Amino acid sequence: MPRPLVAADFAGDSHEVAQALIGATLLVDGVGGVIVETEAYDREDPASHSHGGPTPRNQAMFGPPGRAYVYRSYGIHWCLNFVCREEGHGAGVLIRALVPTHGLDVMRERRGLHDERLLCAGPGRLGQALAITHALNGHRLDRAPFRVLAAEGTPPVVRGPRIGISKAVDVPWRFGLAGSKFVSQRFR
DNA sequence: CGAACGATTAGCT
DNA sequence: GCTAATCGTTCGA
Repeated sequence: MPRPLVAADFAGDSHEVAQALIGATLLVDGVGGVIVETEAYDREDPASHSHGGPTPRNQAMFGPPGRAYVYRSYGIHWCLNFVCREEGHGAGVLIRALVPTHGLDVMRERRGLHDERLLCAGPGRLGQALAITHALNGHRLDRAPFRVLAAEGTPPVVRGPRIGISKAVDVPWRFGLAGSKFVSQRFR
């Protein structure tokens, strides 16, 4: 039986948590799948929303670990992060892709397409498939509607530079499940 | 108060 | 590969 993750599982550095989350299962209202791609962000990281200190938007990043930080991307997409490290620090892990395993029909309807590979391949697509919205910002990850289950075993993890940022472009803080075809982009 | 800019994606060339 | 879509956040004047 997979173990539900609790706040203590998110107390580490964001890059450690990001790596440990590969292979974990994420469900929102029973819909979701296996995490295959994450990115780590930190207060000391120019690419992070938390870099400049707390603001109205990023306040959840400075809250307790083990909660959600949801932000709107490009005025269009909702993206989901898991807050980590300790309260007040401003670290988080962006959930970038899943293998869809639960609620395929619901996700197909929300996304308006049939191709399983593109249901949750990218933070915006994942947000749409799981119906992530601002209403979940700051919400605990060990309570409904969230369910996060630890990876079983030690899945093979690959890493590389993060995607879509203009600062700290070379830091290898993007993590993926080796060989997965459900990531948003191939790892080099 | 104005303006630039995204932790993106879909659709077209 | 290139770009429009779309709007809240952030920062400078």
